[in-house]
Amino acid sequence: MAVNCTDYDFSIIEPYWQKKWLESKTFQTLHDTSIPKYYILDMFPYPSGAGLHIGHPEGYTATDILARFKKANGFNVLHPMGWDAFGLPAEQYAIKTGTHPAETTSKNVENFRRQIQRIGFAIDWDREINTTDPNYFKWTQFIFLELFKKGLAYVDEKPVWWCQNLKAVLANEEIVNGLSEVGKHPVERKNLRQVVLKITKYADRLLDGLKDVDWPDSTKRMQKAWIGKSTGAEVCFQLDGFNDNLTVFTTRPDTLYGATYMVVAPEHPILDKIVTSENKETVAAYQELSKTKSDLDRTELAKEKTGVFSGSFCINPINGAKIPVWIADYVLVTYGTGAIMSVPAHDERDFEFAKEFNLPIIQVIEKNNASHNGDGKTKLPFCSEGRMIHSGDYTGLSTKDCKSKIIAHLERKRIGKATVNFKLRDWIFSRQRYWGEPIPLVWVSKEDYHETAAANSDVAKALPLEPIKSKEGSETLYALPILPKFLPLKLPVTDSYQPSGTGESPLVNQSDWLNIWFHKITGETLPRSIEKPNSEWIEGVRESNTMPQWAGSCWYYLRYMDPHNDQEIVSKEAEKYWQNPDLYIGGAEHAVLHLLYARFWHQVLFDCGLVSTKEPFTKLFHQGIILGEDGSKMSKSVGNVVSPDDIIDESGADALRLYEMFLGPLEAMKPWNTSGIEGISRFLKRIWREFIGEDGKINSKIVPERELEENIKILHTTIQKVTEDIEGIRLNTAISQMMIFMNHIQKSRSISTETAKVFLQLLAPFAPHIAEEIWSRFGEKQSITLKAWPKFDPKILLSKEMKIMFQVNGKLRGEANVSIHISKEEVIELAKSNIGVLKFIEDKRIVKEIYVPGKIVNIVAK
RNA sequence: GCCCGGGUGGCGGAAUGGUAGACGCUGUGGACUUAAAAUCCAUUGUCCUUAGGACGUGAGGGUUCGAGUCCCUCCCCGGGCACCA
Repeated sequence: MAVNCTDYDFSIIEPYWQKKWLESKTFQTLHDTSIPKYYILDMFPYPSGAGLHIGHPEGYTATDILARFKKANGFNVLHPMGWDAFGLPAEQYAIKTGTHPAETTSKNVENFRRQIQRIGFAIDWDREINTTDPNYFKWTQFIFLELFKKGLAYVDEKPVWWCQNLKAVLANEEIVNGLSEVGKHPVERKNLRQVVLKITKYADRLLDGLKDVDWPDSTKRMQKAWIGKSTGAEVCFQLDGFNDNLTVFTTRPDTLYGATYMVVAPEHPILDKIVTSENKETVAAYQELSKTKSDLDRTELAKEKTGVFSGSFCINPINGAKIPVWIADYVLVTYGTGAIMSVPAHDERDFEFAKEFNLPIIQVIEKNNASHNGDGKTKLPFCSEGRMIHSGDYTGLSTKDCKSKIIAHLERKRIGKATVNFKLRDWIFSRQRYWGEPIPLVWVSKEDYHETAAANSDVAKALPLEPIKSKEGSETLYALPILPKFLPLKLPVTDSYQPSGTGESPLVNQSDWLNIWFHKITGETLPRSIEKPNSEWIEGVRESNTMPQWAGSCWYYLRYMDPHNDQEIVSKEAEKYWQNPDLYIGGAEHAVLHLLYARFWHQVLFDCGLVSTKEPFTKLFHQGIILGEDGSKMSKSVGNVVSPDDIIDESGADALRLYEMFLGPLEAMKPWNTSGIEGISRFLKRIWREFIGEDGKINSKIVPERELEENIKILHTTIQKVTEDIEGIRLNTAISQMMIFMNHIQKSRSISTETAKVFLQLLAPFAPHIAEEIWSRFGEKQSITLKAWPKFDPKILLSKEMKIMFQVNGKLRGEANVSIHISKEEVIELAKSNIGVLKFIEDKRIVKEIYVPGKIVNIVAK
């Protein structure tokens, strides 16, 4: 049944069909695994209080078009939606107003769902997920326990942003221009206790896996750079007068003869030992200085090299040279060994430093084609490949050969070895926040831990090989897991979300929740406020940190496959059938973190046997940002934000969908233009008028007769173009083609019912409401989305004639319609007799005649 | 600084090395109307007075019968990285 308006009244048509689809579960994903599957996923949104932004429906519309298209092509489509709902804003709002974040979150989710449903997406809402739902985060916690068991979690002091005035740890986004966003207070890097995940253990696999995924090159490159693998060697330098070595990492062991001094990071532990007494003061002052340097200082003042001398020396293992050990903050303690051998002749930074402090520079490489006649001198620093000089036995070798020979030599002498280093750091997984998944760990004493671990129990089986320890003041505590069967571990209900003031989570103040009795065999827990039942219960303190927002989004694509399963994260059957998303669309801003973390978890889950695929996202596409009408980024403060609700009120959801796709290529960054939507509205109204008469019934122009030949041809061209453009995600040009079709059909005196209905099918993924409405007025009882996608007939697309352009010297001078069977000689003769062409070849000698079949004739004349 | 992506009418954009500017917006003229809206028709890169022609895809070179498209140099815009040895 259709609605009964005679005009194109989207305000009646659209809600009607949205309700109908929802009620008849039109877009319910089937459980039939005999049908080929298509899983298409959007990066799920954070349901902010501001509501949907015009950028959200861009990606969602694109996936919706693909989803509807695939459904029409016989696939069992999974196109879900959910909420990444833990996170800072709800917590900040709670601190200000006392409203529980869960309340804020559910209100925002309601609003987001309402707004998304107004756009008419083909989403199976029975599969909606929410990361803050205990039935969801139970499994987030479960996965954490798998990481724990595999020894991939540990506790360590890690630098985080700390604000002394707010007495709180801040996230990057809470810091604006080096000051806290709230109150504009100074912030500093401070080492605080953190739960960390060993993503670095997967560095090589995360790198290798990129070979197998169909992702934008730029994103692969970014991940590659982030992982930052570099191969080189570790070399031991004997410290002169000490029994210790200073080990450095270098990618250029070939330049060993050119090492003229050493540099260690200010935080390097060896300094306590090797700084000579007369240098102690200066070194200490320098260490203090670099501590207070924020990242901002480090980058902005970057090029100015600073450093101090330690007073000690190293022996270069290759030539016995005695070289000084310096301290400088251009060497990072977190990378490699925190120390380098400095080769100023062949490294830009070392060169600058050597210039600054007048240290010797020894050239050991020259350009391959360097002339020995004086003027072909190699300009220093010279950082590329070449031929070795001043390098003892290695002189004359290529840098490449020299590299492997020196490494072999060092390995033989046991003073060095080939190694690999990564830029990737372990992942700080804890947040000192309330509104996140509690980390399901309990901290107990060493004695209790060992007793627990020694038993033959479920708890003991869930432990890692090496205990996870945490230093708490003078005491070292050991981590026990909350067993999966006791999950979810929910947040305690409270009305205080204020930071603890100590840099710990607000949860440290929830003593009832925090302090527990832990049963060392069964893993059960009881609040410590009750009396200890018996000796099998041990004293425990819950981990008070919560998980970062990334946690919930690391595996949500798996949950959609089987969202109500309370036994497993996803059933084996569902996982085997759905595998992973066939297409994943989301912003390029997640190119590194989300996509890297999710890949890491997926690889761990693969190792656990919980998923069968090696990579979570085989095909990835980034939609571009939609800018404000002024060409700048949409923001509240600029006041150029466009709300989808307003557009739908004025022009309808179909117009919004079409216009967002018509704006330009999906991947491009493009400005919004409110007047541009007029063209789309006209297009929709024109469709309505062509298809629906003034009485609201199918237009009398549409007749159940054989189609006119010229209409058949444009129809098949359109089927082909739209089909291929959807497959290639070129949705803007697909819409152009549909407009061309309508412009043509409008001039035709009649249209066959068949043509009209096929066009509606092509339109349906883009503008589903109007298509469904007109479809039903044709008397169709079933949804248009259930109708098989039309096929084009290549035979119809073949013409008897073709248009050939005539050029003289590459310039267009004429054209002609010719038979497709015309010979080269005939067409060239035709060209030469063309009036336009004739004028330009008359007094000239023809040098060359080119015919590109079906396209062009070019006469070259002098 | 390094690594990417991009630069086409007044605007958004379209063009497997072969008709540059599809499609849409805007503007202009016209039809319908008492009038307006809506709709429809024509026109809309620049220059030359027109027929017709010249020029034209950030700038300059090059390859080619032919370049928006390929190569080199440079300029501008956007994104990423930021002393990673």
